[in-house]
Amino acid sequence: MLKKKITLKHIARELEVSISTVSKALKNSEEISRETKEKIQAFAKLYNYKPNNIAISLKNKRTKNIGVVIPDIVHHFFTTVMRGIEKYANTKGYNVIVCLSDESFDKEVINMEMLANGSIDGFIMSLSAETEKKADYNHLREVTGQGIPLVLFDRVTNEVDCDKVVIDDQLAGYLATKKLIDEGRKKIALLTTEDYFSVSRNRNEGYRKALLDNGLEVDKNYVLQLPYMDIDEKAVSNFFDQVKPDAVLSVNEIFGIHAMRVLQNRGNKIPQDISIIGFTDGLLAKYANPSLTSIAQHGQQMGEIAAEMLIQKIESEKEDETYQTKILEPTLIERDSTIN
Amino acid sequence: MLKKKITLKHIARELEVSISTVSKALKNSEEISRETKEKIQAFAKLYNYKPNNIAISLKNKRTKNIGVVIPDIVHHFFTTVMRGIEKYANTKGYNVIVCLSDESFDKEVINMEMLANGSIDGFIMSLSAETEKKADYNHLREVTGQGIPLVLFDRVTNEVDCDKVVIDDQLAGYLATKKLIDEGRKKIALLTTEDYFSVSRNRNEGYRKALLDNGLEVDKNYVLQLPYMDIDEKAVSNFFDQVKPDAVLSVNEIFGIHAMRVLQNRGNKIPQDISIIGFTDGLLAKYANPSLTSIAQHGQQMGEIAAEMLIQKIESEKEDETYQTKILEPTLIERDSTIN
DNA sequence: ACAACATGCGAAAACGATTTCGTGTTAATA
DNA sequence: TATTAACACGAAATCGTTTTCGCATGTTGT
Repeated sequence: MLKKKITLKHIARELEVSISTVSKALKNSEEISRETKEKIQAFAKLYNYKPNNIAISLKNKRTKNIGVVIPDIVHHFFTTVMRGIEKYANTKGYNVIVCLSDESFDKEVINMEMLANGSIDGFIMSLSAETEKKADYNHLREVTGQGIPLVLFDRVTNEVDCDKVVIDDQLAGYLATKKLIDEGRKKIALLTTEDYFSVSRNRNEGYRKALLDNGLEVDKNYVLQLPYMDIDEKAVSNFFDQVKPDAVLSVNEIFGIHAMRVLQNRGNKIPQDISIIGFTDGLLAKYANPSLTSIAQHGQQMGEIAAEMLIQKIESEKEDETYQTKILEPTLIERDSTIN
Repeated sequence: MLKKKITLKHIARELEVSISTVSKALKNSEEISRETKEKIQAFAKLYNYKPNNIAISLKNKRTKNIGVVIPDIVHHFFTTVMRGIEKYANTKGYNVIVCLSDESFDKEVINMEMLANGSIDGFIMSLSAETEKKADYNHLREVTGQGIPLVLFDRVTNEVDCDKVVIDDQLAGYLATKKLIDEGRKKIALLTTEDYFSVSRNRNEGYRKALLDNGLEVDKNYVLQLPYMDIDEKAVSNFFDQVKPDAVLSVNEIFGIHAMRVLQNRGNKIPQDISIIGFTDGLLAKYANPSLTSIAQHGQQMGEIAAEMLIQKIESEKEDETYQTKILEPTLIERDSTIN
């Protein structure tokens, strides 16, 4: 019952013509006579001939694949970006190869090297935590140096020349903080990650700026740095033993949810006593109780734009040595953890 | 500054040897003299030679890519499966191409046809809603008929001969229901999807069975069918106007969370008045308030097993016409929406 | 009737690698 | 000295396409 794939050679042999003739006939070339074309096309349809992608890739030096390297996939923001990438890529006939760096520098390097040997036409990626920490970007330069287009999103670096898509994280931090200030909050705590994340740094900066612009002082005691991905309930608890903010800004969703839980357990009413704003507008924020006011990062749109920039670079013949950075506007989604 | 990829031909020309010699030298063939090998290897290292994956794929008729076709990626369960697949695949040197069917039959078909033309060595997939509804599996048979290995997970069908990985959904439904019964609950409501989802059917069946086994009657009025992906707050609300259960079993996470919200808003205490159990142990369940007792589906493990089964089929030389279905044991994660 | 041209098709190179087989040189053996 | 074996390497086929070029035919024009 095994119907193995048929090739041009098979058709040629069967119909007693040359491979070239078959190839041309299937492309409806003017060079081939009407009847020969009809005969060949009928035969091809009958046996469900489909050209072999690999052979075409080798010939064209184009795979129609794009490589996506992200730190994690079980993460709402990255999955929305993935969806955006896949969606756009699909409309352009590209397939998406995903590799997970798992926040590891080495895996990131290995995955990129693997894919760079002809498997893909371009990369879309977001830096792993370790890479941001080490600030070692030679593997990216390696790839761009070979003429492979690269688009960075979200976790980017300006030490590599390539296209980028980000949201304006500083503005986002600013907006969120401003919202809290406008509510009348005076003592706004910041829950953030360690410093080497570019996005956190920018969000923190927006927070600082908003405070200063509005005559509030920046008190280091009101800033809690937590290790990424390692939500330490105790640290959060200790923090709220020591400071009594009337609002909390969290640079991600999960810290915000945690803070809310801790504060609620201590008898604080959200948002009456304390307002909370988080980042990454995911399911948690939407379904928390109360629902969490958040900064939306527009992941899907970011993915679509990244894919669009990449595919355009891939398909533009000329070696375009100019790179652009698209900056998306963050949006504040007001819910029930702040006062309207 | 463009360092284009170097090929065997380049090395051969440069060192004035034949391509065959270069190829053999780089594989450390005994056939080539020590000094020639050293010269070639040194040169290759210097210019960072890496073989072209596409060329090797064409030659070997092996791409070392596996195609994953899933309905959605912004969905906790599927992302955990993806992670499992990627993890295992990576250890075996395979890359993962993801395609999203978006719950659409047509997209599923198109994506599979695309990939089946040489781009991948095998498929891992979960059926789209539309495919389950239409019960049309010819595209799957098409693929298996060409000798391409296929592993179905979670949303499977027994109308296609291939390997499968599922959790025992009926047992899961049974376990969850039993837990509620053991708590002393008598009127257990079931929130489920439309009938064509194989997983929902099985879970419902487990629910029925548990009730009957324990001398409780199955009352259709206590079963609410909601359209998938379209959480109709009003329907849920109406439902609880009409029946007053003392426990709720939901076949997914989101319906469970919704039910909890609706019930809480009506002044019901969870779990004192009403216990709730959901499926798909995701973030929502973990961070809900109270946290939601759930059936864990072990997505990552499912992905790893699927990948393992697939790669084994791919790499086993002999055409193995026997297929197996691995059934994972569901686990009840007890949290605060039920009574311990 | 002969050049000029159009028509329809095939041979062969190319993409980048692997692998089988053959061959020329040297060294060892009878 | 003649035969053989070991050694080191190259030619060529192959994977499945695409594409350029060349070559027979047959047709047209003068």
